[in-house]
Amino acid sequence: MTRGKVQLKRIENPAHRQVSFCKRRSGLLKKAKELSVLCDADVGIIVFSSQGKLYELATNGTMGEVIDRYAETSRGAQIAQGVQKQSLEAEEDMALMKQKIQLLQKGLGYMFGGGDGIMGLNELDALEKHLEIWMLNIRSSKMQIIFQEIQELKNKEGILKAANEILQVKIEEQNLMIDMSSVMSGYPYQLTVPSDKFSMF
Amino acid sequence: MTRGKVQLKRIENPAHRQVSFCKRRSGLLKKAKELSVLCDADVGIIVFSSQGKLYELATNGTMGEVIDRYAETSRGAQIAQGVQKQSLEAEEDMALMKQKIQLLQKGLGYMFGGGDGIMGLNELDALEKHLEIWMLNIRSSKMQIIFQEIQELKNKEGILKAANEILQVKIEEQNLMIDMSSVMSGYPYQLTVPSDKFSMF
DNA sequence: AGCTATTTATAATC
DNA sequence: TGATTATAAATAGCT
Repeated sequence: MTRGKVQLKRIENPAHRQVSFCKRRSGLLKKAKELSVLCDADVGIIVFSSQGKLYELATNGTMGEVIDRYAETSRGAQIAQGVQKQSLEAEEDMALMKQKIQLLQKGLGYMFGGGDGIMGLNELDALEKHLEIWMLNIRSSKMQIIFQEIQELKNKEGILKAANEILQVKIEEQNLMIDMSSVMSGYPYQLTVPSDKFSMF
Repeated sequence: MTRGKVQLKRIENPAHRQVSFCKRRSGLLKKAKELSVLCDADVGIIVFSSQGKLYELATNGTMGEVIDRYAETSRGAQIAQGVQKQSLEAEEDMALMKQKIQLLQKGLGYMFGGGDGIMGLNELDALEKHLEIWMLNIRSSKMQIIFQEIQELKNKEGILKAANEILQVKIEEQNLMIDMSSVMSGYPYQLTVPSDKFSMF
């Protein structure tokens, strides 16, 4: 645009690129504001730098409102792309995240296994905590199963203890009757708990 | 901007405004494309004319992708919001995991920031194993406790089942004796299992 | 829609 | 960083 026509290709020199990004970004946002005011339009701009930093502009209201309006207007039928996200995009996201996780795992392995240890203590600490949480999440299903098993066993134990109490009571009753030398046939109570109640394995 | 400075206020003449909107809109989108190409940025633009007509540009991928990324990067969970309320938990979990990943990535980036960051496959493989071992060590104690508890419960269950069997045998013996009308005092066997053997809780 | 006279935007340079 | 400047681009007012 000045001092030499500009080539429509990525600026290779990172410093130059950064400077241009700064200038052009502010120019773009300025133009957007002008468009909005002069022509009574509603503009939303989202910019991600090559480093992933976010810059945004919503000339009227918030970006959220712009996005909502966009979602309505654009694909009124395809309501809520967000809702679709649960099915399709969510899976893609999960796959991507898993890939990222794998990469991180490898990187961390490198870090802890023999890295040069450039990281500060605090950073390592934070990383370790997050990794721990992540691991917890990963094996939550296993833990759930284990705890379920424990609960089951506890329940079985309760049943057995109750059965034992009943049996002991019955025996005491019988002992008492035996001591009293009163012999009875056709004893009215069932003395044993049905064995099928204990077939747990 | 030309043939007279422009006033930064709404153009009242509707025809003029419409023309300016057209020109400036295309200019804005052009600038956005240039910014994207020259500076390796990712730009999304949404424009609503005063009549409500939608114009959009996504320099990389689709507008939906830009919006999703925006939602993730900014506190976007809030923004994707209006469109969807269900599966909020899952989304939050995803967001949290992504945050964690970002942190880990940041840490790794810091760590490898100076170097070339290229790890050989064999290297990565070996180091991944180190990480795995590390993780196993971290949670071994918890697992040990859990399995201990399970084993204990199983042992208790075995004891109780055995006690039950004994008790039932004794009762049958007693019933048999009762039926035979042979009354005996000073019964030779202890019929009940000491109750302290079952005080497990 | 084209066409210019200008204003703006901005790459290179300091 | 920030300011300057020489130029390329954008565009308001006309046709």
